[in-house]
Amino acid sequence: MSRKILVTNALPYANGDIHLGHLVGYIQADIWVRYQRMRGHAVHYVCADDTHGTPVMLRAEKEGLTPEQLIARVHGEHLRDFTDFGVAFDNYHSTHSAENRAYAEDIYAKLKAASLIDTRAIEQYYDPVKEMFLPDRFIKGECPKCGAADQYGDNCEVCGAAYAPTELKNPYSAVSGAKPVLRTSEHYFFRLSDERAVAFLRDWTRGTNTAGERRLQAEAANKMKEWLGEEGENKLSDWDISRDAPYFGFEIPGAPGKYFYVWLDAPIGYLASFRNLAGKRAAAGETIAVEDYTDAARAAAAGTEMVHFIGKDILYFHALFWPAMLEFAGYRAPSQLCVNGFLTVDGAKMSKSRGTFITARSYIEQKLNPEWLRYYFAGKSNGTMEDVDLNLDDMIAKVNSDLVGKFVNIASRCAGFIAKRFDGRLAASDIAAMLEFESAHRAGVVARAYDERDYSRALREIMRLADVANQYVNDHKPWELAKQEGQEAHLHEVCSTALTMFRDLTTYLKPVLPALAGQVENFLSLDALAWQDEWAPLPAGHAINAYQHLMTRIERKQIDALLEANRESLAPAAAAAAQDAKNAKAASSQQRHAEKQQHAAQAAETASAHISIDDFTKVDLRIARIVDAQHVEGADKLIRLQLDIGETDEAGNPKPRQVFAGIKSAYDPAALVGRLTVMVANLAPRKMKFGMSEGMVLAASDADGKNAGLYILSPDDGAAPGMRVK
RNA sequence: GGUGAUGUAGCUCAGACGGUUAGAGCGAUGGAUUCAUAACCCAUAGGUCGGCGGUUCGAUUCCGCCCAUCACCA
Repeated sequence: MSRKILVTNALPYANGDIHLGHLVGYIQADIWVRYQRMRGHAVHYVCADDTHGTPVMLRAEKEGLTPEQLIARVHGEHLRDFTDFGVAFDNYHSTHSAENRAYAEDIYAKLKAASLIDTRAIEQYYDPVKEMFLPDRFIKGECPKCGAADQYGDNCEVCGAAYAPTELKNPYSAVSGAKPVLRTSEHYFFRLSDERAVAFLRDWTRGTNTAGERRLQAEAANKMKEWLGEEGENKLSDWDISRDAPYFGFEIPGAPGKYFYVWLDAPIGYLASFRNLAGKRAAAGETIAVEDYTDAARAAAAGTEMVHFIGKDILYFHALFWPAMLEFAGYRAPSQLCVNGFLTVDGAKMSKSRGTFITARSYIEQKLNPEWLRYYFAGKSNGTMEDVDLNLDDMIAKVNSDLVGKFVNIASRCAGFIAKRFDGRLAASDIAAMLEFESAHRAGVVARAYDERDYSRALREIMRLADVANQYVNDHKPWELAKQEGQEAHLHEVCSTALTMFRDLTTYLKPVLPALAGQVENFLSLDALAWQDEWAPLPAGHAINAYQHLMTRIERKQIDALLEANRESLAPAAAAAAQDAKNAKAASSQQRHAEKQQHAAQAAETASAHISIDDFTKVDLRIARIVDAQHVEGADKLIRLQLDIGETDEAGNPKPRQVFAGIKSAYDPAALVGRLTVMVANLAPRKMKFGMSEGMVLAASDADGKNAGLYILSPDDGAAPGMRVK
C-alpha cells in the first residue's frame, strides 16, 4: 500500500549560515524522502526559515535593515545552500508568512478554548535605554557563584553554574550596556502541566504510529521519560509562550503588545510551508488535500503520516510542546520524530580556528563534490541519536575506495568494450551470475535499512554487492576474451551482465547520490531508476551512451584548502565573530544546533588572542612547595594542597595557602608532598564546598582531550618557595 | 552534582538472546593482473571486545563499581 507522508526538516534560524553541522539532518531526511519516492510512496517534503524573535530583530537593526529585509536575504542563502547539496524540498517557506500567522492564531484560539492558556505576571529584566525586555542571553554580569565577569544570564561558562538572570551581580544589558531594571509584565502560558497534557504525552512518547514504528527512537523515548517523570509524577511546568513588544513576530490576538514567542510559531511553520505548497500546486492544477495531513480526524481516516527530522538539541520542543499543542488544538500529532546527533569534525567540536566550522557555501565554493559529503554522512548514519563524526581522512578514503575504486570502476571497466566492439548495444545478461543480486533484491536488506534510516547498513550491503560485481569481472577477464577468437558473444555477455549489476548498484545508491545516479541513467539510457517490483536485467539489444567518467577522487589538498578557507585568525576579528555566534545562540532556536557545541572551543579561542605584557604581569605566579596533600572527602577530582610560598603569619610562622586542585585522576597525594611546583598566588579566593581555595596550581593537559593525562609543573633545581615566575 | 549514551583490530564501524578459531571495509605486508582516473582480484598480519570485581560450568556479551568521551538537567 502506498504511504502518504508529510516530511519536514527542522527550520534553520534566519540569522546565520548553513554549515556542515546543519547538513547532517537535512541530508538524512532527503535520503529518506528520495528512497520512499523510489518505492512509489507519496511524499511531501517541506521546510522553511525560522524568522522570528529578538536575535533577528537586533541583527537586522545592526545591519541597518528591516527584519523583513534580513530574512528575505537569508532565505535566499539558505535555500541555495540546501539546493546545492541536493536537499530537494518541495517547498521552502518562511515562518513570517500569512499561512503561519493563520495557523498560529487558530492553534492558539483552540488551546484557549480548551482552557489550556493561562496568564500570569512575571518579573524580568528590562532595558530602560532600549525600552525592551531582555531575554536571558542578552543580560550579562558577574557569575553569582564564581564571580567571573561577563557571563550570560542563564549560566556561567567559567564554572558551569546555572542560575536566573536576576541572580547575576552587576548585571548589564548586552544590547545597550545599560543597567537593567526589574519590571513586571503579563505573560501567556500554555498549560503543559495540565493532567490531560501529561497523560497524552506519556502515551504519545511511548507509543507506535500507524506504520507500526516507534514514534521516538529508544534513546529519545528514554530522555522523555526523564523529562516526564515517573508514573503519577508531574515534572512538567507551563510554557511561557508570549513576549512583550518590541518583538519581531506575530501579535497575539486580543492581547495588544504581546507577541507569540518564536518557539511557538517555529514548528507551526511546517504546516504553513505545506499549506503554501498546496497553494502553489493548486495554481498548477494539482490538488493536495492539506487537511488529510493536518486535521486529527481526517488524517486518521486518510492514513497519512507526518514525520519530523530534527537535531537532538530541539527534541524538547518537538516531543513535548509541539505534539501537545497539536493534539489539544485538534490537529494531528506527529507520526514520528527522527532525531539526529551533533556533528564533530575529526573527533572534536567544530572550531573556527582549526577551520572545521565549515559552511555549506565554502564547501561549494571550494569546488568539492556535495555527493562526497552525502555519501560519507550516509555511511555514518544509523538511525540513532548518536553524534556523527566527520573524520576527514576517513572521508577521503571511503569516498575514493568505495565510490571511485569500486562502484564507478565497474562501469568504467566494461563500457569501453560495449562501445568499441558492440556498437553500444547490450547482450542478454548471464542470469546465473546474477544470483547474488537477484536474491539481494528479494531479501530487501538495502530497502529495510533505508526504511529504518540505517543508511550505514544499507551502504555496507551495497558495497558488498559492488565487491561481488568486481569479482565477477575479474573472474571472467573481458580483456582476455577480447583477444580471443570466437569469444565475442561471451565478452558481450560478461560486460552486459556487469552493467546490469552496475544498474542495480546505482539504483540502491540513488537516494544518497541523486546527481551521480542521474548521470548513470543518462549513460545507460534509462528512465528514472526506481525500486523494481520484480527484478529484471537490462534487456538484450538495449543501446547505451558513451561512458564519461562519473566521479573524481578527493585529494587531501582540497580538504586542506577547505579548512584554510574556513579558518579564522585569532585576531580581534575572531573574537568578534565568536561574539556574533554567541549572540546568535541567544536565539534559543534550531540555529543553536551546532553552535552550542562551539561553546567551549570559542571561549578558549577568544582567550587565545594576544595579550600585552601588562596583562601577563597581572598574574602573580610563584614557586610553591607542596607541604601537604590530602584526598577530599566527597570530591571526585579534587586534592587539598597546602602550598608554602614563603608567606608567614603575624607571629612569623609559615602560613601555607590552601588550594584545591583537580588533579586526583593523575596524582596520588602522598607522592606530591615535598614537590616544588608553580601556583597562581593572586587568584581571587574562592569558596568551595570543601573550604576556601586560595589560588591554583598549574597543570598541563591535552586541550583536545584526545590524550588523557594531567601534568603539574616542576621548576629546575635552585628555585625556592615564594620566587616569582615571570 | 544527577540522568542517559558511547568505549570492539592503525582508521571507520558491524556483531554477540552468554558457549567451539570475535567480523567487514579501509590502511599495512606479500602475491597476481593490466579491462579500468595504480583502480580490481587473491592471501597474510593485526584485537587480554575501556579497567576492576561479581553472577555462571563458561562473559567481550548479564550485574556492580571505576575511568574516558559526549549530551541533557528547559
